[in-house]
Amino acid sequence: MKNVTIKTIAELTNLSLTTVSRVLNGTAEKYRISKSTQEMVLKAAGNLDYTPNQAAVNLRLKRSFSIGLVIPSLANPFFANVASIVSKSLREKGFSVILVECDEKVEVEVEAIGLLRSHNIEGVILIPSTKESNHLKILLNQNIPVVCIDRYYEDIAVSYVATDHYIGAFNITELLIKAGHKEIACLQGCENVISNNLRVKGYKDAMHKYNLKNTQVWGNSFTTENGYIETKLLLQRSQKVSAIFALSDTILLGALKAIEEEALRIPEDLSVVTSDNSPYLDFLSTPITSVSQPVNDISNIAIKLLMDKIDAKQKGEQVELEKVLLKPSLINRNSVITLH
Amino acid sequence: MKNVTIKTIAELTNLSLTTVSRVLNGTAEKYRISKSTQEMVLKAAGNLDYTPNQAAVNLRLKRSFSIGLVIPSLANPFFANVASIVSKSLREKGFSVILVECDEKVEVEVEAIGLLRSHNIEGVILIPSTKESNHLKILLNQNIPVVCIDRYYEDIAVSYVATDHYIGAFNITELLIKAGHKEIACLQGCENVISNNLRVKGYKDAMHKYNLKNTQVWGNSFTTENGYIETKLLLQRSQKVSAIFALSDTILLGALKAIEEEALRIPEDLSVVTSDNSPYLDFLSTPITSVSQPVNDISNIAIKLLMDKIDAKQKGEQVELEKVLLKPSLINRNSVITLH
DNA sequence: CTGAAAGCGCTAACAA
DNA sequence: TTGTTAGCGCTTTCAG
Repeated sequence: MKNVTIKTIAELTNLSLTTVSRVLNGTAEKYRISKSTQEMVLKAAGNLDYTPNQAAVNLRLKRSFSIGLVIPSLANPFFANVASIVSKSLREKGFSVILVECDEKVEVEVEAIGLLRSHNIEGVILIPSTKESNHLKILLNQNIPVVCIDRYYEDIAVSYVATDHYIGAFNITELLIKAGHKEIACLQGCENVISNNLRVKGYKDAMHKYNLKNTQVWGNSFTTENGYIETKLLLQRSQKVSAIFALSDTILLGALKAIEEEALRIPEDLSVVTSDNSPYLDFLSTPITSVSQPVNDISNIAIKLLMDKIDAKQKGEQVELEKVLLKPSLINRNSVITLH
Repeated sequence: MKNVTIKTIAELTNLSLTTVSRVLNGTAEKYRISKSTQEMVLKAAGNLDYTPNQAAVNLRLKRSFSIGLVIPSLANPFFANVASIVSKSLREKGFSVILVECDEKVEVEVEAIGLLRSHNIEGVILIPSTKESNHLKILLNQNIPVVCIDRYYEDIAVSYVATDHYIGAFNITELLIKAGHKEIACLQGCENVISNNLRVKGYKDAMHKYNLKNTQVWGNSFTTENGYIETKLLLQRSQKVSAIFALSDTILLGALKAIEEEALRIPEDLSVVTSDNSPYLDFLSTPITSVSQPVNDISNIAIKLLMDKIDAKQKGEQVELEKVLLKPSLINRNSVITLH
């Protein structure tokens, strides 16, 4: 079965390529092509299951109607959620989505940007896997719109939409302190990542504000293993903590396992708070108090910014750099005990 | 800043398009192009941040090195997991991934297939959103490889890799029955979906095997709301059940909420089992016994089948229809009480 | 209202 | 060892 192109249809209908093309891409009215001709073409196209060859269109028009979606990993429910909202929205707007998962690896992200440039993508939605920003400069030079989500750069002119990680961490730490906690451990994820570092800073600043010198930050990865190991070690040290702040829900699950193994009760023996507000937090043996990010807003604003940039580029206009920080909220679930 | 093409580089280096092209796509050795020439080209390409235009390559070679990934929704952790494994593996094999989320809607899936054909994709990994299979026939006619995951068709020659949903449901229901349960409710998801229907059948067949006439299947969607509402209603009926089988973890979370609101204890007042074995099941107030699907195996086998098909197509060979069913396992977590 | 022809960027015969 | 040229499928002047 041969490939069906406008040529096939032109031959079949005894029309020129031009006319067929015009009917098939909706400019028939503009060129005042007769109804009968239009019907002929449309019928033939329908019978033959014709689809325009995007490669050819892309080459000719220098538009791909494709957007690159670059994320660390879909295994992380927060990112998967963002990806879900973003990809649906882009589809509705007529864009295809080319997905690349970087697995938190710089090299892969660099490669991904190259791949996407090869595909002539018209824009990129990026959740960075790295602090490194050099590979993005090429996109900026080529004037390809980029919007970062959740994680971002301060050293380079890339727009972003993110939660104010700092204030979320600050607030939840303050909540612990106000409940009387003084020995609070922070279980962090990957240190190369701005969202992590801002949260750590929020934690530390809150501690300092109340003159609590004993800040302790443990761990190095957004994984359940990391949460488990660090908590295990933490609970076996002579110096005890009264509260734990997990910087992600994956870390939290590991921590919970260790806490259970040590037969400690939450919150009676240990208070615990976390960061991603996954839906299941409500149903844990003790529901866990959490920072909550406005995923929907973040995703939708990012899409809007990207679309604006693409439109502006079409019109030859210039767009400003946009930096959007959204306030997280605190979901209180009583995994924190008041000491006094 | 103008577009960099092989022409730019040819002019800059005073070489022909052909030579530049050969160096840049790795056939330099084959044509015995001198080292010095190669270096010149590579250097120029590097300086100019050259990337090959995939649209042109695609058009010329009639190969896109792109695979369509069509799934109901990334918001479902099971699908997100599959998508994650699949997309990483495809990237490593040199394929780009075009992602379409169908939101369990037939129309979107039909559109998606058209879109992917437009992009000249070389294969499709599909988790169907519908029983309808007509739109896939076009792909089959065009000899485009398709592999279904998790859900599949019996009425059409499309290869698939899935868990044996029937046996998983049968076994976990039998486990309940052997523990003495006679009134077991099944909370189902979307009725258009084979995985759901096979699970329901597994449940019913197990009930019948033990002469339990009172099969009851409630609900109609893989959502937490559905789980909540149906459980709420279930618990308020005069006729009591002693066990609930949730056909997904989203449904489970809703059920747990309702159960908690009614102040029932698991498993003392009510036994509960579920289907997706999400990582957090271990940490719920009562850890919940679950069927577990071999996500990694499913995804990797599907990729292997797809790659085989693509290779075979390149070589002009024919490939057989493959139907792979993997056995699920049972993860026992003591959310089931033994009645006697 | 319809058509002819050029060209987007790349590769592969065919030549040299 | 390198170059010339045709053509992939489509859109868009320009020309009727």
